[in-house]
Amino acid sequence: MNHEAATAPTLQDQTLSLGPLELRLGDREALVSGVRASLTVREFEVLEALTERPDRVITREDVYGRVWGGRMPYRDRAVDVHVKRIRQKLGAIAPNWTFVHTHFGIGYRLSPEAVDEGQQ
Amino acid sequence: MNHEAATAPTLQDQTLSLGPLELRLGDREALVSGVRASLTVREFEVLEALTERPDRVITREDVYGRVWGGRMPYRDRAVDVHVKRIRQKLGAIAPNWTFVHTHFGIGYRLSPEAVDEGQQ
DNA sequence: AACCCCGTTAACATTCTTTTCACCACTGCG
DNA sequence: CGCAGTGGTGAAAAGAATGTTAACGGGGTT
Repeated sequence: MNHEAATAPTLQDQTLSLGPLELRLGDREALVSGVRASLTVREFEVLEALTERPDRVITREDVYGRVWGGRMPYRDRAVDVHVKRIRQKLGAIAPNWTFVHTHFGIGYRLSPEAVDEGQQ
Repeated sequence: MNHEAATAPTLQDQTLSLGPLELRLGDREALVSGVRASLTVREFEVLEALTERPDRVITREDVYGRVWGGRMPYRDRAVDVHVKRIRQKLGAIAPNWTFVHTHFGIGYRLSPEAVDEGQQ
């Protein structure tokens, strides 16, 4: 006998998958290839913001607005620094994948791409 | 995470299509046959300016005014240089298409044209 | 208090973009 | 044909944006 009906997926349990990347929105956990990436809260939020439109460019201002709220102060580097750490942590788990792409002068784009191994 | 602006109706997603060319105005991204052309911001803006009246000639002065604002300095080559790189990038993706046409002494005209393969 | 974690900030390094210049090819005309 | 103006192109110089590291400081914990 099973009681599956009792465990209907609530929004909190929602997970989002993009290639080897998996975001558990409810408990703010990110997994890469099933491995915990141990992102901090801010890091997770930035990554989640990029998730709004996967494979599309999201401006720095947009990320800032979604995570911190309000306008991004002139020359603020908070977004960059967090992106750097996100890349670092995800990259440590999946070295031949690239997740966050820079769009110079605009912002970032999240789309997991396998790196060609021929160049290692 | 701040969700105040989360689901704002981003009509920035507006895209413009001309033959195999697709401009995502909001993201400032240009695609050719679905492939990202990775134009820089200026390059995109110049291309966008030519888009104002597709298939019609647009003067250099006009392009300059729309992208840089103000009058074009005497003998300024900025527009030309950017057109050159636009052609280069678009051409790399779709070798048998021509997008930007020169009108001597006047300016440029944007209209994607397939090149007859028989002449190669 | 001492410690640790995290977010922020500042400073410097690096990479990418834009501008500028020089040289040459091409056009149109006398 | 030769001249003058215009556009194509490559590359250096100048300028901006992003990458990266480390220090600082607030909170919470021991």
